[in-house]
Amino acid sequence: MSRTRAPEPPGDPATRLPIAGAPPLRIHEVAELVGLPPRSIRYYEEMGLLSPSARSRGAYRLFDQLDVDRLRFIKSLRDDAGFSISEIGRLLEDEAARRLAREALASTDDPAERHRILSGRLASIDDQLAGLNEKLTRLQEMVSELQRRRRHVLGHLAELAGDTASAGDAPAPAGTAPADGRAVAAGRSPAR
Amino acid sequence: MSRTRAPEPPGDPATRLPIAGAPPLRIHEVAELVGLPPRSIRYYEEMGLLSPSARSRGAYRLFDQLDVDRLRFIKSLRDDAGFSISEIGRLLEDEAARRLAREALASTDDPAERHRILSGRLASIDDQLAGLNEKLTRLQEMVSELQRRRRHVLGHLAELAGDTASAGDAPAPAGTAPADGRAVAAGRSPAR
DNA sequence: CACGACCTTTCCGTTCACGGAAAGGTTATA
DNA sequence: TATAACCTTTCCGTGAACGGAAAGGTCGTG
Repeated sequence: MSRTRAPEPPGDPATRLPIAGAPPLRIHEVAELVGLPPRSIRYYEEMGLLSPSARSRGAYRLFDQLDVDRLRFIKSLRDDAGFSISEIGRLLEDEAARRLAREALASTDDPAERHRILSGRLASIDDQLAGLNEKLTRLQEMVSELQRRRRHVLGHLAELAGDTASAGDAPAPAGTAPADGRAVAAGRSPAR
Repeated sequence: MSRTRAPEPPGDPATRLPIAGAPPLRIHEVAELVGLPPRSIRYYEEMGLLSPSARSRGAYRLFDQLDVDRLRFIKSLRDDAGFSISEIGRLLEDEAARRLAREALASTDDPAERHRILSGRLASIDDQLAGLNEKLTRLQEMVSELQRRRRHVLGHLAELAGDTASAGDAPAPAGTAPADGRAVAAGRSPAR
């Protein structure tokens, strides 16, 4: 086949894990690492979700661990929370504002100023919380409902299984069911 | 200006609330009711998310309470859970399958058949749960993180407020936190 | 019955979030 | 140095989820 670029210097089993030194990754490598197509990563950069990363002499994008983390975060927000790219952009902007506030806070002793900064932060956090909590509540309702149905179905199945008296089909409990609904059941579903 | 169609028969204050009789609504009315543009409603119908509703003699779409509920559900899935229209379509199809299964179940006594039906239901429910739980977990993590930050900021603010004496940096245990994280905080911050 | 407000379908346009090809440059390895 | 495998930007295409105009039909009210 084809090994992805440098197959590690043979004879140097010590320098392997991306430790503090942080060997910069190229776009295909991060792509595979976080599970995003390179195209999307470029697109996110274009949309301002990623800092211009670093560039090699030959203009190759180079990614470090923080970029990877950021990309994982972005992917999670997109896939799991269902945020649009622009929404994610706003969240990340706020994240940046947070850092700025942190610095600003560290650089002043004026109580009024400090209060202004902190109040801004609080308002922003409350904004985000309000939005997220709505989503969260809806999802929780849906999950609860589904769990209710699941228990219902399981109840019927159990009833069926324990019903070996009449027609002798002994259907065997398709179960190995993990118990109640907490672990929520997973498995199934081929892919995504 | 212009009242929306029939301004209610004046002299009939009894027949107002949409009771059991269910006066059918036109598309603009449901649209306003559920907060969706008429265009989207037509689109959802086109995509098969809505049963062809009912039609007036003049081919006007007529919606009843169930349609309204269904549309609210769709909107919630789209806005709150971030599902795509096709995903919502699948969820609703499953909802339909559920009804069918319910009927099928009621119409047979064959244990094998009943087991088959119930197993199918269980698998489908587990599928949906798996997807939802991923989203849910992510959202919960995000909310927790935000709540943590909120407490942090509140701690700083309290510290600032109680600091009317010296210019010292007295760290203060930031412990004025509103207990755990359950109440989540919602309405805007006081100072702004 | 005429009017205005609403409705219908059809079709073309738009934004988002990429996919993919083209034309060319860069990098590590043989 | 030559080659394969990556990379770059640019641009055009695409499916989803509608927006909006056009051309015409249908309500309820005056």
